[in-house]
Amino acid sequence: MKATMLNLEEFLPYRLSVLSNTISGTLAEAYSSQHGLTIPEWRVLAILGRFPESSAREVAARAAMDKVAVSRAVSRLLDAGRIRRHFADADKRRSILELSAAGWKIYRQVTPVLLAYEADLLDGLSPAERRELDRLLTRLAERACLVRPAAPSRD
Amino acid sequence: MKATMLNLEEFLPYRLSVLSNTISGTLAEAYSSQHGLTIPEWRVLAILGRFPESSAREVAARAAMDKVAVSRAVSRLLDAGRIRRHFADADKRRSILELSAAGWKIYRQVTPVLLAYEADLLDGLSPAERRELDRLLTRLAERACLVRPAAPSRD
DNA sequence: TTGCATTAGTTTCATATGTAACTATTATAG
DNA sequence: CTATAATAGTTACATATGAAACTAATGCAA
Repeated sequence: MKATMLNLEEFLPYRLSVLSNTISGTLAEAYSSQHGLTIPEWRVLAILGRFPESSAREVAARAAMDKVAVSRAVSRLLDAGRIRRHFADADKRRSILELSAAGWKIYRQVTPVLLAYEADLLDGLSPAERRELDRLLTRLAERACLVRPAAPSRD
Repeated sequence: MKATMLNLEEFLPYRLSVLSNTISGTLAEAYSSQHGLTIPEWRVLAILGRFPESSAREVAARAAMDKVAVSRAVSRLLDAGRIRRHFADADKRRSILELSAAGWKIYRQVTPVLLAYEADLLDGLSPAERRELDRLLTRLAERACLVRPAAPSRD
């Protein structure tokens, strides 16, 4: 029996991975080389810019990050004075995080660069194509969360 | 002046990253938990299944992997007896890699699971939508390789 | 030849990451 | 009230990763 061939270059998960890594790598320059932020640090910062006063748990949920990654990013951002933290009176476990002045400054510098890059990427697509892309990605994301892989074949 | 807001949940690079990570994580179960392969190891194996006799450099190019990652994956696959290696007579630097019987067995077990998962993902799309997705990803990938980010604004 | 640049691949080192165990606090069953 | 479970967050450990230095082999100019 002939083995099923896998053409990586046509394989959707692989294409998505390469595309995503290329884009993320390019974007990382905007905050990594310019401000010395890691990707998790930038994500926490971005979430706090959009949703101030979030707890670490909320940041993790919104950024699709692991709570450990958030914890580490938060502690580095605190050390660097880019965010502030206090704890909720009603529940002393719950942290309340927000950007400091320095954090907001980075946020204001980085955000437009990222949005401009996204705009450049989408520049090659017509408005209809952009809507279609949005739709297709949404559909794939829904299915990706539902679909489980089959058990491996017992050869 | 109002700060530009970044909505992560609508931001294309972020959506691609989450989607790709979700899919890759799900797929990884097929080779990670079942066969103890890391993602780089699986990628090397997949490339060698498709393009036997590749050198490490060729694997790296085809899999969009770093040569260090390939080197490490190769040495683990060798240790586990999943690939074989010899060196070219004409150029003793150049490695020539191929799957062993054990490697082929894993390849034959894993590949159908991955393809079935991809088919499940695409199952929600009509043939026309699949073609459109293919087109859009190709266009984005082209642009992603060309577009460079702008210099950060000097606030 | 010989010397220098290039290439393929490996190793080292510092850092990043994931899993699981841990602490502290709050919620809840009895 | 306890005692137990659950939750927010941190820490420790083992492993993974990336950048740069390194080794070995080849190409190439003079």
